[in-house]
Amino acid sequence: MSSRADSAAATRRALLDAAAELLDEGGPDAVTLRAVGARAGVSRGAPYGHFPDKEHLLAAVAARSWEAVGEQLDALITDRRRAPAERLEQALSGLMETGRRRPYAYGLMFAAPGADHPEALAAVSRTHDQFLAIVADVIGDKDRAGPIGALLMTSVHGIVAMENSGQLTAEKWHVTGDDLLRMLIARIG
Amino acid sequence: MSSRADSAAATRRALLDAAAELLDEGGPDAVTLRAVGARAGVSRGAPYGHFPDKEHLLAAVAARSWEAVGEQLDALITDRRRAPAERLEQALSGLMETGRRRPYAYGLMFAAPGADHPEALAAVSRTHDQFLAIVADVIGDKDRAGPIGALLMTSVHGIVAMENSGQLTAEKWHVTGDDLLRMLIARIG
DNA sequence: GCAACTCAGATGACAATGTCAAGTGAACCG
DNA sequence: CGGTTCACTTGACATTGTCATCTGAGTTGC
Repeated sequence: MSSRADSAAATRRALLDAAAELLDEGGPDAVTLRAVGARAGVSRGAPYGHFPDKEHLLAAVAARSWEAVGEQLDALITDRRRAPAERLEQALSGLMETGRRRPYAYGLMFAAPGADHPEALAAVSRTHDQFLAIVADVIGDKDRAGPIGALLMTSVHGIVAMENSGQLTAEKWHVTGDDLLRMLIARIG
Repeated sequence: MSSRADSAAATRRALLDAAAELLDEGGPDAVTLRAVGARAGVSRGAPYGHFPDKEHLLAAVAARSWEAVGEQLDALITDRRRAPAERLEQALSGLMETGRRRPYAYGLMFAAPGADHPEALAAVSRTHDQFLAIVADVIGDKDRAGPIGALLMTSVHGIVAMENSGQLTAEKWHVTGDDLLRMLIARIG
């Protein structure tokens, strides 16, 4: 049952869970190695048995968040009941919802993953590929999927980012993030 | 000459300059109150005579950066030689260039300025208004300036943000940030 | 022109944090 | 069962933000 390897794997998972929870609850400043260890039921130095440093722990959290988005996209891709255009719309609004529900984790996902975080880079790349597949399914032209997908992804990210930073207020711009997403799809999708 | 008030104002300016330089050169981690003080020629505790805490110092740097962008926009607005559409294009590409030249300061500008940073909030609001004026000058319809402006601003921000985080690569998306800006203007401007 | 005052800045100190070296005890292996 | 490995703990240290206290030069009133 409690083999040493299993226990270590459970600890690693608990550390990632604890870090993600602390991030969601209190923002980046709340993610302290001591707090992470405490919530995971281990000591402050335990993370160093699983990650080289704090940055790598956070990169793993970011990778996990990307993979969660990737699973959402997978569910959309394999759901053949929906029309391609509807899948694309759901993919975009799903990303927006993630950004709203977990703003700090979202910020971490779109932070720069250094070259020494191959795990995070791979997770980002995989999910981007899934998104590109959804885009390509909507527009027949394969060559245009990349640029169109990039325009959609960057624009939606900009909407979410400015929403989360409080710089996209209805008073100033007379529009909501959801309105912008609709405008975007109408003009580009 | 060296009255006490002038000296204090010079110190405050030197602190802001030092913080901005350190940010540009070494990223957020390099902006240490001790380093800021050293570069400004004062001691580590000197910033507390001008700012309540480090966060307010950074907010002041962000406000300054927004004001620099605002001056660019002002120059565009008062330059009556250019057509309105060209002014809008220059405004957007100017923002992109700022994001590329000073990625860390750009990130700070689009970070969340808490409600206890009225100086930064005002600077953001002023510059956004200037941008909206440029947009309104292009499209006659006054009611649509807000939404269209928001779509342009958020989208360009998303492009710059993903460029700076290394997630907008030509290999993956077969497009560059400049291409995306052109696509955006063609479809929305 | 001088004494009292004000205030920008310097300095000492402290708590929190990331990080590492050394230690420990239980799982593992022969 | 005895030695070994390894995940984890603990003690320690450098760095950093922050504050209380101190100091000296600029300022003010006479």
